[in-house]
Amino acid sequence: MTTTLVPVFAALGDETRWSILVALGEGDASASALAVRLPVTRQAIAKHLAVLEDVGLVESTRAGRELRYRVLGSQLSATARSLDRIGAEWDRRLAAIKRIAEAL
Amino acid sequence: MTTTLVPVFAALGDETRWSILVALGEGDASASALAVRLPVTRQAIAKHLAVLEDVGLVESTRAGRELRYRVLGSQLSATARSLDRIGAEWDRRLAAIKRIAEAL
DNA sequence: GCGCGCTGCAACTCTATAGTTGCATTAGCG
DNA sequence: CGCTAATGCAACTATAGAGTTGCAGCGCGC
Repeated sequence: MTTTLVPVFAALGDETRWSILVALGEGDASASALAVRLPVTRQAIAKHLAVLEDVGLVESTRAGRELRYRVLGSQLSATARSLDRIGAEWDRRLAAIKRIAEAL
Repeated sequence: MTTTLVPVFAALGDETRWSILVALGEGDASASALAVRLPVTRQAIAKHLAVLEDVGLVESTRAGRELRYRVLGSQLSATARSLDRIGAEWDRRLAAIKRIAEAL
């Protein structure tokens, strides 16, 4: 589960990929179905989905000739928890440094 | 405070920028000071710091001729909360869709 | 079986940006 | 005042990746 965070954020740092995630948040869909709703070609969407699947944000299921993708909200939440812990740790540590500095 | 999330993630999606954030998490520092610890030039670091400051992840304070940067853990935590809410919402909605489908 | 719709692969363009070098500027300090 | 150490600005290179077009392969339904 120690998914390195940076690639996940790199994946999340693209507007088109967010559009895809948001669309999947309203229901599972295939790359072709998404291409109807979004202003990019199916192939572009397929590449984005591959990236998202690589970092574990979506999951695919084969249904005959079509590949349906599902967004994994739990993974997003897990990433969020990691982020929160890191941010809190920074604040904690810097506050400690500040206290020490003021004690001089 | 409705900082658009995507640019923040784009900023977090770079290894060098994470190195900078982690270094700042151990104590405030200037671009020159960071350049000593990291394997890139000061100018590269300065650009990264500008990006991070743009999205609100760090803050700078002038102290004479030097610019000290401080990481803002609270902003990271705020971003984390947004992420968590979005992920939870997706899971909630998709579960509802699944229940409806099973009821047929 | 045949055509249609969906996916997969490959090559290509183009833009954004990470990183560099070089120089100008300015603020402390002896 | 001059030296040094810090930031700021500009031009440049190079690579990653977002997007495209074109075509091949394959499962479904008539």
